[in-house]
Amino acid sequence: MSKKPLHSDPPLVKPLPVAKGGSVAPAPSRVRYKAPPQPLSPFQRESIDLFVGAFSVLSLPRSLGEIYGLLYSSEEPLAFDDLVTRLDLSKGSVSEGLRLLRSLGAVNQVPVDRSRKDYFTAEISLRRLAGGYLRDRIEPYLRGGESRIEALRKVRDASASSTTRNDFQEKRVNQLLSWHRFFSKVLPVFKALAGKI
Amino acid sequence: MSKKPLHSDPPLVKPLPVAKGGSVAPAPSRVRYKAPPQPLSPFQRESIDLFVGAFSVLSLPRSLGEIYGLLYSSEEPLAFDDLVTRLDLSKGSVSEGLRLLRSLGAVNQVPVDRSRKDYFTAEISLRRLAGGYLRDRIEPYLRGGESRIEALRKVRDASASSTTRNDFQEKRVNQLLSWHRFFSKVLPVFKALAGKI
DNA sequence: ACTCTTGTTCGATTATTTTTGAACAAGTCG
DNA sequence: CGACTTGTTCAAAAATAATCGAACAAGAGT
Repeated sequence: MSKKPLHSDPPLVKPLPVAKGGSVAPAPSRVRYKAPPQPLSPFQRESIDLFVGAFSVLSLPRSLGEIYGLLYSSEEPLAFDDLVTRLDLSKGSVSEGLRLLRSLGAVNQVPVDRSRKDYFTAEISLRRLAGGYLRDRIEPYLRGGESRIEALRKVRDASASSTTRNDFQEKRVNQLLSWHRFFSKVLPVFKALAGKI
Repeated sequence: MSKKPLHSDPPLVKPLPVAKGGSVAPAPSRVRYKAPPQPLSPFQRESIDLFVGAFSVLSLPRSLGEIYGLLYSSEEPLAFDDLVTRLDLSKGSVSEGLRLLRSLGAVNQVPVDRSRKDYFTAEISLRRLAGGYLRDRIEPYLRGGESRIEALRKVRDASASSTTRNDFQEKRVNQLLSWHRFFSKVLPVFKALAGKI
């Protein structure tokens, strides 16, 4: 790692951390998201709001909802830089956010002629959206589940003196297996249904 | 009462509640810090582990998974105090955790004769478990969804000069409504299926 | 080669969530 | 009534997650 300070001095005193939007914030009377320095249409604002809420139901961070919401409500693909400036997010956040959204299959990168920037659109196929979420967030745990349940079966208290307890534990293990089968069956069905939308 | 000896000299007069048939918990000669009292059987430990993981998939905190996991793997109802001592959680955490689990329908309070303590068991009906989670965490957002989408429709850019954009926005709103209908239909189906387990 | 543009990485900072602990309420029992 | 038991509340601490932002990397154009 070659150290090569280009247009920056050695560790300098941290400049006063200007609070984002500190200088200008003609905040509208009802602000439900951070004050945007760039104009967003009411439709976009409302969309962002909606998706921030939807994402938070899934415990996904606000910035993801903002990015997805803006893309969803924008007809044309947006450049990386558009997201940074219009959502007033840092480049780092947008970069990370897009990476996650792409891995979830919720955002697509599209080529735009005569530009070397990255452009993005929102995925709007429910099958892909739901499928991506399930694939990345739920199924990995489900796949590991079977072996975890087997591990549990192995540590049953098998002492001969407590047949009752052993029965109880056996029952629990079997119930877990039954639950596991249930989810393993239902998830594909859910995905198939989502494909019909 | 005095449950957490912070390397002082606590006269341990009172014997810990003996875990039923559990291995003897030999108090370390000198407890330094965060020494978990371990009256937990391997089966219980493994169960707790499993549910901590499952809960974390749903972004529910570890303490909830611990409480549920211990109850799930315990044949007899456990008293509030059992949870505190055996999981080495604070009373506050257990109190809050039980409140949430009960509101989710994942834990039941059961009366035990000749005791004025509260006793708890794990709910093991998948219908009630899943139903409670959906009812408390998902459905509230879904119910609010319709009006949010209507709000979005209201702020469509209706300027006559941009019919194209208006069409686009209209399409998005309709898609959201379609998604909303989908989830509104599928959730009950899911619950019904869970009832068959 | 140099410079500018564009986006990524990752340590530091900030925000949010979770857990603790001690005060407190509401009994219970002698 | 006290003294004790049992559990709740909530401010504060601790832990965790999200966000920022400066340095960096990869290319494109000159």
